[in-house]
Amino acid sequence: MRRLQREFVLESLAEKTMTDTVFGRMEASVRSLSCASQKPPQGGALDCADCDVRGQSICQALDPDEFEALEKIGRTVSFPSKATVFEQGRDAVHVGNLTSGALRLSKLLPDGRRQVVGFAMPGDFLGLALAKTHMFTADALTPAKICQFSRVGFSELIDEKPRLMRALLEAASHELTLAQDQMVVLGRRTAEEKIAAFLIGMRNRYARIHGASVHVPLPMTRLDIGDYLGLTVETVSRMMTRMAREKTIVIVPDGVRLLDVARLERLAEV
Amino acid sequence: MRRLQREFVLESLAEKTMTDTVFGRMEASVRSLSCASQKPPQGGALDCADCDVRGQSICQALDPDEFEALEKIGRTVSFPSKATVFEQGRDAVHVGNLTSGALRLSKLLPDGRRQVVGFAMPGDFLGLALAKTHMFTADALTPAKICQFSRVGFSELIDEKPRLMRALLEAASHELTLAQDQMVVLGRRTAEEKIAAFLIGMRNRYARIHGASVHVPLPMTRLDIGDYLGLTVETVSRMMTRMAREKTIVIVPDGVRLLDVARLERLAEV
DNA sequence: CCTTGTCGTTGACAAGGATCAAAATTTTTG
DNA sequence: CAAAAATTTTGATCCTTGTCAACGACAAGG
Repeated sequence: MRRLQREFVLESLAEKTMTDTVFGRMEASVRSLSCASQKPPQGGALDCADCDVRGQSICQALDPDEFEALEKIGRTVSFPSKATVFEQGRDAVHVGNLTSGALRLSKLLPDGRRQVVGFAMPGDFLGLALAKTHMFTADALTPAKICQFSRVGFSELIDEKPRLMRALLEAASHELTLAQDQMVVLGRRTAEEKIAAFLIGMRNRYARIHGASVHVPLPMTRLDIGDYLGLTVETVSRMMTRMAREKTIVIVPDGVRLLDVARLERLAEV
Repeated sequence: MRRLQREFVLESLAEKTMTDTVFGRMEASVRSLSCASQKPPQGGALDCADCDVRGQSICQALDPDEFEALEKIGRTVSFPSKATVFEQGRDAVHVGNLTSGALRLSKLLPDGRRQVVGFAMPGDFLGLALAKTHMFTADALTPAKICQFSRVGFSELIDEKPRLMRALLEAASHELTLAQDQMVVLGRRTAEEKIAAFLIGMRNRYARIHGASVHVPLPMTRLDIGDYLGLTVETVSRMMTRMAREKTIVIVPDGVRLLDVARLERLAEV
């Protein structure tokens, strides 16, 4: 059982306590992030007309009236790669929609072990539970844009806009189903099957956004994949190398190319 | 990797295909169940006045008007122990509220491996996703009573009763949070920690119903616990025996008694 | 350009939990 | 109440995956 040094974890937490998270408090975060990264987060009024994920997000189900109400309370925010969008245990000031980029959603155990509970992709809603505190940490894997709303404002809005609430319920249901599928992967699958399920899952998610392709970009590291699948980096690396040797995939700079999709699907089979 | 014999699985599926599931079709199920068990399922009009779980279920959030509408479309159904309430892949005809007893919710892989995704307790809502087909199988661990509604009827009702939809959204959010916690358990915890987390989790769930107690009934088998935690029966048995030997718990006929709650909570620590 | 840090890969070895086998115990059923 | 079936427990052994260590590739930054 590999665990991060307790010392490191405490240090890390202390550091985080001093710099407010970006999603939590705009003002503070602009400061804390702008010095640490190439691209400071920027806010701006919504321009839903040229939103890339209108078709995939909860917005798709809204009528013009509701859409306008939503547009009024929202603003777009950008985060550089590696920025923390919000943090487990903090007050949830905002909810929002990821419009571009990718996020890693993870839970940290007190001794440093980490479980990645998901990866957010464009169109995904952040803060579905509408909980007062964040149940996990969200970090940007790539530069990311979020269409952001005040949690309380949004929570009040859905009580007046049934279709919006319905869209949120559908989204939560969908997430719950995905979470249960992931339980099967974590509890009852071998390392090889886990990797196959992950790659097929990523391919399917990209398919909804860009259309089907054997090229699967992987913005996350091997460590992230391991923490998502309940494996170590080494096992992830070994399995992917083996799949490449067996001509099931090709490893390319930014991800993988799937050569034998049928074999992967058989391994990942529900 | 232990897998059930393919032969057995197919046989089992064939058998299931012939006898309709209880939740799916009342008429058929009364037949198929009454011959296999001591207590045939019975239907009846709702009497919410003496419902045991009014305080815990989604009903708690309703105003009188909504409550009446719900009472009108519902009926109670009883299932004997071991009965299948509904089955993965089948059409979801009903949704409902478990009012007494306990259910095992599980997903089956094609080769016979099984993952238990949860245990339903009194007050839990069944069919949160409102999906057209069931994503998992629900089996009664004890005689169970369900307050049942037509899925389509219920789905239409929530569009007219915002508070009911809100209650459902809260329930779905809560389930999603639990599912993510379980991902951490499955992905990043040792066998001993898994058992501790399970026992503390069960204690907490009973606490919401009956009040805090060190006596934790376990209506499920060791196999069920193993399939919930991603372990084998043998490991579950060994770990529980070890905990008993170390005076952390006492194994009693219908469950366990927690002796060293502090130690268990430390092991299960988030 | 060199240093530093991160990430991915590979090898040797260890261990936690799985598997196989069988006995003990409890529950169900005729 | 006895027989049969299911469940739980225990022991011996195996193997998949984790752990530890080291190296190479690459990017960021001084």
